[in-house]
Amino acid sequence: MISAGENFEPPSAETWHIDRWLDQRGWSPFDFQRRTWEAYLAGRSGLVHAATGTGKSYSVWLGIVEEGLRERADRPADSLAPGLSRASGNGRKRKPPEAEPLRALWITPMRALANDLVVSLRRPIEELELNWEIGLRTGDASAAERRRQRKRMPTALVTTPESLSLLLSYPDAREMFRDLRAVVVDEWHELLGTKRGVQTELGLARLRMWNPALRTWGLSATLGNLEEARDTLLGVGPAAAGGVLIHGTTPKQTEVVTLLPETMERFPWAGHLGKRMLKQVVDAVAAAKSTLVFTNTRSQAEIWFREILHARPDWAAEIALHHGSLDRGLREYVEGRTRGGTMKCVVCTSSLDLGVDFSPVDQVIQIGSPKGIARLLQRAGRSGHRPGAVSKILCVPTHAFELVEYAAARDAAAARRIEGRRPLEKPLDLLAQHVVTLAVSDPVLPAPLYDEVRTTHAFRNLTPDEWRWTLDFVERGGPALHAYPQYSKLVQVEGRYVVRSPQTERLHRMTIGTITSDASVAVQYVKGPRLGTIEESFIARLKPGDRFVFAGRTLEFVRCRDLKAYVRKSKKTSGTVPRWEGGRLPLSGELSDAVRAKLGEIADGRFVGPETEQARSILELQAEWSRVPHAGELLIETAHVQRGYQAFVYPFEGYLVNEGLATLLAHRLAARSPRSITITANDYGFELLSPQPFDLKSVDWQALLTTDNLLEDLTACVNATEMARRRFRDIARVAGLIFSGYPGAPTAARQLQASSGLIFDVFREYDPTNLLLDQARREVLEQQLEVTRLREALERAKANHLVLREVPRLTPLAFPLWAARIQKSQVSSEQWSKRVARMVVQLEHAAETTTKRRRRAEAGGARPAAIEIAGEEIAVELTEIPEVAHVAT
DNA sequence: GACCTGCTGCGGGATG
Repeated sequence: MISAGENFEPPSAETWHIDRWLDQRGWSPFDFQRRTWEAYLAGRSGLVHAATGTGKSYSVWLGIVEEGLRERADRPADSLAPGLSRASGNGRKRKPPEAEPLRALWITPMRALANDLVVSLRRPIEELELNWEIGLRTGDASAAERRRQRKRMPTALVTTPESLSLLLSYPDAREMFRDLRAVVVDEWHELLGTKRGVQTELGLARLRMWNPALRTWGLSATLGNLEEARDTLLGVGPAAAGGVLIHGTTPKQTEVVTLLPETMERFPWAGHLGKRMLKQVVDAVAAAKSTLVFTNTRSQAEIWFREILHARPDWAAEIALHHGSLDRGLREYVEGRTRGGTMKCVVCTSSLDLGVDFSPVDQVIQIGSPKGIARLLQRAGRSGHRPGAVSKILCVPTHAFELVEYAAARDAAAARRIEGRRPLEKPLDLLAQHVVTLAVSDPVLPAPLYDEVRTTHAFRNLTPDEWRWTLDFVERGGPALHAYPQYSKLVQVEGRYVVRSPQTERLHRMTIGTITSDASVAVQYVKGPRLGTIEESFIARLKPGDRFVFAGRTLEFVRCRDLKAYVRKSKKTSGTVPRWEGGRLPLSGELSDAVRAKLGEIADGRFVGPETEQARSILELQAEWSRVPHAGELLIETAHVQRGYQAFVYPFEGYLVNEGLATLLAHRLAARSPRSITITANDYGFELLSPQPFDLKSVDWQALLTTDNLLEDLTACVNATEMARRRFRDIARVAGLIFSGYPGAPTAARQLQASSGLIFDVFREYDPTNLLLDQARREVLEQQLEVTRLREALERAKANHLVLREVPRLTPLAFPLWAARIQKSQVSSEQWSKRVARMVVQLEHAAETTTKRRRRAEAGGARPAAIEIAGEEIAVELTEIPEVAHVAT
């Protein structure tokens, strides 16, 4: 419904051209579509929220078209293009009327969506014979298209946030957008909470300054904070007044079904691959006409693709793989065939969460943790992708506790507890970029621009000091870098900022945007096409002749040259699967809440639904050996093992917050008495491991979990680690401090890292008040440590009843943490030499015991797994529980 | 008994 207090006069009946057109086609629009175009015609801005596949785009578009129709109706039938006088037509052949000027701008987060939109927006235009042109402007646009657009813009332009910024950097930008009346931001929920979203906000602020009556419309999927989403999009200027929120009529029906393991006897307690479920998944794929199999990581997608193909070689021609590291050509081929309905099965990552319209898909499978409610619903929505149809998702657990997660996720989805996305505040790196972008187009007067950027939600609280700092930064690179001309982008001429040189201008256009990516190496056949990209660190470990699995094929590594890894096809089918160091998506706050609630139910003896019933044996084991935490309880398990003392804490707060809590506790413990603590975290909890006993009673834990001095302590943690330095690399790129190379010839990643590290150090030493350093720390706190959620977790811990259990062996909840300790990070206040000395002793001890163990293993024991310590592959025998892994050389 | 972890997205001149 339209939010309270929004009353406007509907337009008069006789001008409803669109209605008549729709009637002729027998298409009756949804109520929300009609309300949207009414609001549009009444001059409003707003946000439309509806399920995918219900025609959100049309809801605004029809309003825009209707407006065009009315204008045409108001004009004399033979109206001429502006500038063409009637008299000039005497005796001479009359020119056809010019197309309308640029009226509508359509911003989408993805090129693929942009391409689709152009096609779908054209339909009513052609049928109504409007003299409108629909254009496309993304990085894919040809040179000819760009030239044509510079001469004259189409009536509606579909573009991306980055391309909008680029358009704003051209000298004739103002002219281009002079007649703009509407901006539509598609999939706004995808942009919100990212720097791309802020880039969009800044672009909109500029467009509104030129056209104060500009209407802004956002289109969004379900989101926990729709009002905030609307307000962020509309900004805080006069344009924001009277913004409406329009909801789609019926919420999408979604069914969450779990594929239960046939037996729980040997079902894993930890892990994430879920290969044990292969047979059941293959059966499910066989039973449906077409299936999307979603995985959580790229390597997992590669593995599942290989396994399914192994199981069903007859599917070779109709099963495909899709993830972000595959070459675009391969991906587009897969997308095209999926859309055409000739694919039996596509194994993919989030790369297919969004984008191409896949109405032919009739089954969606999710392998592993759903991580969030919105994400689960989004993926489910790829099936039943029609208005009114039920979406169904088949969930495949990869370890026992995921059964609890699915049950919890279903509860939360039924209660419509959907995650929100918090808008970003004041990313100054992006502001610096934007100021240069505008100055490249036209000399900038500081005072009006300050007012302009403060109409955005992101910079509404920008202080005069911060603004001055930003200008100084783009003018001289700040106090530390003023001696180096490459950091000076703008110069002042008569109070206006202008770009320093044509070269600066060219380089700046190449750095527009906020997406930064890690160094990767292209994978390419010796003779043949590119397959995609792999991380340098993986390639560096390969020797010529080594086999690895990528893009669903087994490849043999030939050589590496110019950041390209050349490969040839291998006849063998086995090989290692690359790992990519991507982002870690933690369990969302909403799903965490739901999991805690579910465990509370179980602790009360209620096993509701098939999943918890299935997981009953392991949950009862947890209860017997330790405890299943009730609602309002925080469980802490302690143990004494050969290598030291362990404490397992289970806040169920998602990986990032759990890791933050672990870091904080380790820091506070180390402040009490110097010691070295190894921390390990997962989505459920964390482990602290120390060579000395913790000896903590309930009150001591309470004291450790206090919110007092939280920011000071966390900041100390951030400073003690590499976190801020790593974060700074991306900031430096966005702010234009680092040039990442000309197209086609990327600067080697290591150089990029070195120079951003160098700048980081220079700032710290000579310009410690540099606001970008501050931003790096803030981003670590807000995005990496999720400080808001972390504080809430501590507050909950304070209110909770702490349950301490001394456990004799690893419990089902502790086991995954123990297994994950491979990825460990250390916080230490102890002297480095002491730590090394102790490590040596431990290694010697471990090496000694392992020889014996290995012999036993060879006589029929478990196969050793491999881990990497300090760049060396070391075999680890994992048969002994509860003691930690023993290192073998 | 348990173990190969970690997403996505964009963009980058100018003539005859």
